[in-house]
Amino acid sequence: MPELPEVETIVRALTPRIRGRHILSAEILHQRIVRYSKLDVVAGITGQKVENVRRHGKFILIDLSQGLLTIHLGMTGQLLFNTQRTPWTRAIFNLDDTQLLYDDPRMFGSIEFSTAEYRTRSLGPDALSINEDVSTKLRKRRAPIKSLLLNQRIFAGVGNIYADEALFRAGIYPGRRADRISNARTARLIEIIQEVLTEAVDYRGSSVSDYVDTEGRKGSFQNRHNVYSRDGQPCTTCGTPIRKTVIGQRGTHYCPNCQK
DNA sequence: TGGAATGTTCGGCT
DNA sequence: AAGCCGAACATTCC
Repeated sequence: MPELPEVETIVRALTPRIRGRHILSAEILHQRIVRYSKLDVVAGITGQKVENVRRHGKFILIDLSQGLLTIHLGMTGQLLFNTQRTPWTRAIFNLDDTQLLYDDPRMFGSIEFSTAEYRTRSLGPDALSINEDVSTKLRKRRAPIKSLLLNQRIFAGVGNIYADEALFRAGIYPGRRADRISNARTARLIEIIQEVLTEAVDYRGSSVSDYVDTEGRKGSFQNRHNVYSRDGQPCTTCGTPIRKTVIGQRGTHYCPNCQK
């Protein structure tokens, strides 16, 4: 569910409500959610003060007075303030005056405590701060361009929705080998990716199935999608029906006329 | 009922 | 050795 724009929206909502507050207590309701944490999460964060909230790609980084809480929402993770516990609540954080719940039915998400930043070390630069270097890197690869946009080691933050939307705007067929796209077009794609992500942040992300922010509010960028989840519907540019196929094991939406 | 779902990681092959 | 691909993870929803 959450890609860069959705995670950014959550971080912006989270920051003013938890920065400067203390984590009085915490509870992990399902051990799977802390499977990557080398240190005990509850022991690590209890009593700590929240110094800052950041984001790298799709990871939420919460700096504590001592250590770091790293949260990834996976496919179905949600952080919610002051809501009722559900059967899918996996963690509870009690702060000075608020309660934050982590809900995640599918449990692809994760919560980790560490003394230093290590989880995001293998990620490439955040998608909102990329440049020509990334373009150069992409042009050496033979994989389909879409697969590379989803590869968080090259740059981090783009998921299935924004990969499809960016490739549509760039007029590039998602299955095209990266090394067969011209230098100019690859450079333009990098710019377009950042434009799409920035616009999506402005619209508070895309709520395709069940994405909501920390207050339960939906985003509205889904109303501006050109291709994602629009298979069979006319292309906004040429009217040709949008097609859906599978590329790199992921559902992929594109206009067969506009994207070559 | 089977298939697909907005993500990441791991193992195997080239 | 690096890159590419498919499988696996767990659950809900259509």
